[in-house]
Amino acid sequence: MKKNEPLSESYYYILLCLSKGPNHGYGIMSMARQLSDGEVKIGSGTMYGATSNLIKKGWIEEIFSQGPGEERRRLYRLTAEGREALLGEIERLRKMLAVAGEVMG
Amino acid sequence: MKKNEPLSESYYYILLCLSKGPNHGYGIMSMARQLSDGEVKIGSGTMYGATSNLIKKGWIEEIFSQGPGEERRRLYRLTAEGREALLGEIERLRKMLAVAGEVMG
DNA sequence: AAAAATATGTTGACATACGATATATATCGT
DNA sequence: ACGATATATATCGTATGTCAACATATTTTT
Repeated sequence: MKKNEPLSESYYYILLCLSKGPNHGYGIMSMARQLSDGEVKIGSGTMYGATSNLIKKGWIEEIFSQGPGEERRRLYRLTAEGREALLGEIERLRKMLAVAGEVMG
Repeated sequence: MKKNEPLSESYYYILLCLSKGPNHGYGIMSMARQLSDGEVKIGSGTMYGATSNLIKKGWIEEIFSQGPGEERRRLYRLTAEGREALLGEIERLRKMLAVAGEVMG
């Protein structure tokens, strides 16, 4: 088991959105908002900082082969490591809730 | 419903520890470590920054009436607002897991 | 008597998450 | 044709959380 460094809410939703399939920055922002019923609004500053960060980590990667008319968009795909990290984070959240269950009623 | 600003892992565990009853800084550090099976280690720098921060927010408060021999320890208690914040955070975590359930299998 | 555990605190450095701001194109309704 | 809105990407500054390291003092254990 590796130590699961906590993910921020934004990062969590970004990875989660990409787990469905490749997507681009703006698409992820919209999807995260939709998935969370409008509660999670990822700003562009967060988004584009996060992508470069997640690429550095090897959790997502850019896809370059795109059809015509798609040049404006930069597509990202979740890597295997990224999926692992996401699963680890889900596990961490489960644990946090489990502990809350123990401590509180 | 208020907007639940995400809590950091450390803050979450601090509030959770205090939900059992008043405790002091060092006690919270030990308890968090124990509750998380040694995974969450809150350093003193984090701890004492967090307490002053949480007091400012009104989520915890210091208790001064202590028995003899307890002068060395500074006891903190969860306030009603703090409990609400903790419950809100738990709700937020639940939602994050629920969304993951929807999106992934 | 020495060592380890208990207990609180400060400081400095670092990473980074986020909001605000900027830019540019595309689409849609009127 | 025009304005508004949606699409899409990107930078910059700020605030903050966190850790490591240092500092101090008491209590308990060996």
